[in-house]
Amino acid sequence: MYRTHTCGELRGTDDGQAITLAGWVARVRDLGGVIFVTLRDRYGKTQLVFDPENKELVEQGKRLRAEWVLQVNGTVRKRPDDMINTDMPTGEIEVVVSSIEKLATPDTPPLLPEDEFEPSEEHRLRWRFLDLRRARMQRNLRVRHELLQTTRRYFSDQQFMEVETPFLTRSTPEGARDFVVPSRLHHGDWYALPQSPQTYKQILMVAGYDRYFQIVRCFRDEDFRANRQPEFTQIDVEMSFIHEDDIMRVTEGLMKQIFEDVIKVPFPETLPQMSYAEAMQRFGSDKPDLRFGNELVDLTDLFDGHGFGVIDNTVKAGGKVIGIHVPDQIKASRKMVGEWEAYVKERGLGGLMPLRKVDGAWPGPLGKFIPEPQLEQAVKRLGVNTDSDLALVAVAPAPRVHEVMGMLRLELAREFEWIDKDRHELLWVIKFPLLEYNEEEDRHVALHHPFTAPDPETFEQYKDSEPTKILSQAYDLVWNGEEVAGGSIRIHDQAMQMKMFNLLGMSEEEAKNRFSFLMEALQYGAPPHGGIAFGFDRLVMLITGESSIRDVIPFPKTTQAVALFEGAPGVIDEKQLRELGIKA
RNA sequence: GGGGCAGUAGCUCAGUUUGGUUAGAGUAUCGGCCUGUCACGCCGAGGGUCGCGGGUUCGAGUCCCGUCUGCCCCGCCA
Repeated sequence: MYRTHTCGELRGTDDGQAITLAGWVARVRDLGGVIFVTLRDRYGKTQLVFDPENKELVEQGKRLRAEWVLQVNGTVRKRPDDMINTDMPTGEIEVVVSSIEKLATPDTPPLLPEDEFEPSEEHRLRWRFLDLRRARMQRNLRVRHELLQTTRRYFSDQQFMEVETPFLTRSTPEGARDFVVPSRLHHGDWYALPQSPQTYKQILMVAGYDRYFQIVRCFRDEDFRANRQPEFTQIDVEMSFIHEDDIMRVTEGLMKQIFEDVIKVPFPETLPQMSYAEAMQRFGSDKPDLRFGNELVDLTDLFDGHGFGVIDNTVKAGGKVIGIHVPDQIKASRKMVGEWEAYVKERGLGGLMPLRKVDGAWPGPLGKFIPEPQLEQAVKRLGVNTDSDLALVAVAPAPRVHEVMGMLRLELAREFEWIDKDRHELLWVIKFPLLEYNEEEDRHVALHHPFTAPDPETFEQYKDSEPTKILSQAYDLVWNGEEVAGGSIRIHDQAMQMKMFNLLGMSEEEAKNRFSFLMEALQYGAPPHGGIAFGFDRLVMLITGESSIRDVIPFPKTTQAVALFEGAPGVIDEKQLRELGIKA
């Protein structure tokens, strides 16, 4: 037996026990006579003491270095009362060393897990196995593990079956760019890695597995961000014979488990719901952060038609005037306002106007053109206290003006710390549009995905006139301004699915060709069904309070999709290329 | 595809605004002292392709051009 205990479990009640520990040297404190060594494994840290009387052992202790791997025999000793370290779970005791075995004596490591400095991200990824020794990463992966277990237990208890779907599949049009894998047996043909198991789970519904879930890797070859990786994990869920509220109830049940078991915070009985249109109007986002107010306020009716050229012209072309309340910043400098203006300009707005009352007057262009009664009404609507507060106003085409002012709202919240980090605000966003117009491709594309069921009423009303006004039976779960899950009721009728493909500009032949397997399945007894998928990494990120999903993924890629530790992507042999028919 | 920030000792960072002596600090490493520390302390030493390439200049870590890498944002991501 290598060890009798871990480095995290010995307590005062173990006083006097002969034990064996194994682990990494965290720190050595050599006081000349007595030597203290902190030994670490993933369960915790334990202090070792080298008795100054034992000269030979002390000589060994002096030579120990950080991150050496040791097996230690010794005796547990309760520390004197004034030596107890209350910051350590094992702080009541120490282990008096009788002998040590060096299991590994590495060179000075390029990254010290106990270091007080945060190494650069690049360095951490290059030396990931050392980075993963750090307490923060060990905690993050532990939370990830707990969430995996909670999820499996929850769905299994609710009669869901976990079913695995293929990674080597076929490329489908629509959506993100696929990662592809060349076929050796069929030169010129390619597999694609799934962007999600979407079609498979629908086919499982047709096959009668009416409650399915899977914790599954998904692959998308797009540009990456702090919370986007080329491969990521989803909790994928699908159910038959259900309506939207059935899925929502199951989803809320999982969130309740997570809150109670993992975060240890009570979960609300029911979650609020907000339409997409309302979310865009009030927050300029389909994932509003409800932890603070400062909502967008429409001032179009007050400011239009007073001879202010930019406003009048933009409104005539369908634009809106949107204001946001910035408390206690009436004295915001020209420089600060300039930075906020630059922020919105970078995102496509023409400018940003401060609205404030100084010494009874209204400086700036708004004061020049807009009559006082309208200005007074505007500040009242915004909730501005004219003695102390400021508002920022933009006029631009909708919905861009809402989106950008929504981004500004979040930026201001960061700058002025409007967000209470202990608050948790969850809500459902519902009634999404089914389609949006894509200028680049000059056609309509699905906002969610092409299998999302339309809302029957708006579908009939607008399918031939204004398809972007059709609503869908889709829903997103938003937590503190992050989309953590999204799903929809699916189309289960083949004819309806074909209509949908037509709206997306696909011919019947094309649709049958590209989605033959799904179209076929829908023909042979598809039950009404729908589902949802959680962004698992993002969920872990929110639970751990990290700001990047890289910190909750053991071996992530950089923003250039490079694995710095393993060195991927990399070249492959000529021989492999020839076998795959990529090179003659 | 576009924009921003960063790259200086093994690591974390000053120094770049205004070009000018031998490029500094903390930590790690090595040596010495130290019997109750827990980020132990004290003394000393070694350690540099200032990311890379080119240019301007009497002189470049510092200015200019290009390039690579990492991070952040916009677009993109059904």
